[in-house]
Amino acid sequence: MEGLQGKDEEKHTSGGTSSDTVCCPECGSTQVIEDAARGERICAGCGLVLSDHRIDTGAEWRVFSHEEAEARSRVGAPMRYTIHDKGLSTVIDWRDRDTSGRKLTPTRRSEIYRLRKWQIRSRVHGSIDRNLAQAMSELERLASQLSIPSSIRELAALLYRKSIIKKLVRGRSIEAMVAATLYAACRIRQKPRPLDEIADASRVDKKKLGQCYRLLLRSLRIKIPLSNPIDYIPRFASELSLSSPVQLRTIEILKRSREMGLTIGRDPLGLAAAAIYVASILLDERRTQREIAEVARVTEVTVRNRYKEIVRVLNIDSQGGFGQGHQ
DNA sequence: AAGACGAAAGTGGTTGA
DNA sequence: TCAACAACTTTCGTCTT
Repeated sequence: MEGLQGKDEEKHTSGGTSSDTVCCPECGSTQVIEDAARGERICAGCGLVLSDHRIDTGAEWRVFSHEEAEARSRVGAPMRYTIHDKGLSTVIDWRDRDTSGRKLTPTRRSEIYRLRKWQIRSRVHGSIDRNLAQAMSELERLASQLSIPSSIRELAALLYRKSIIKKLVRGRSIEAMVAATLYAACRIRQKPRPLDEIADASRVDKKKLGQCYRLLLRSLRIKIPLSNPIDYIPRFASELSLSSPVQLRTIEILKRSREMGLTIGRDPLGLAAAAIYVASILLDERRTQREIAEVARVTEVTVRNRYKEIVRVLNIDSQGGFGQGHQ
């Protein structure tokens, strides 16, 4: 059981990050040819086989429509990281009937009863599994409360598995670690949520959450770039029910702000909020500083400060245009 | 009266000795 | 490990719409 888990993690580590920048030990070339048919990777420089027996995870047939893709799916349920046993274990039904629906004989029945008991024990009693089972239900709760899509949940679950293997959870609360992985997953997928929002939804305080998050980045060696204010815009705009022109203008403002060096060292949330504020005024869909500050989870003061800087540096006048040119 | 503005003091995190 | 520091928050009084 333990062995299997380890292997799976490895396989998926390289999958998402595309960190395949191997160089050939013979000639140092970084050009690699993938020979999917043979399952080999070959150096383009000298022809050395770098690795073989790769598993082709793709389909071995082509499909031409969605229905066809559905129909040709491989057997079984998809493997999922949010289920603590990855959805792969066999479940013994609680009904005392066999596959054809007949009632079981008393001896057979007690046998099944025993099997069922041991199955449950073995599933939930390993310390890792028990932890995971608890963590996954917490993850599910947290994610659905924040309405985070399942693809991000899966990523969070994967991160959590890794952190268990690295023994990061020991001595820390499961909740805090789960929240941290979820926060990280959101940022990796460029759908960042404010730290406060996740802290509020879980019972973890912001400080602990931040600590766990940083630990996660350090020990799992993941690099997550600073969150981009633009990533917040669609969500904030919809919460403020602002039209899409306002969103576009906001993004434009943010891009220009970045060019002008306004963004360095600044809280992305504050920037996003201020840019929305400016755009909402320019396009006559005014929202108050308070409203915007609330959805962005910063204070009005911060919105004001960023707003003043944006207006000053980008030469925006009250007429609605950008003052092009002279700075 | 609500919103916007600005000053001043407080807070938590980062940096460099 | 500690102090300095920048960014942000809290609080509050004043001005504007």
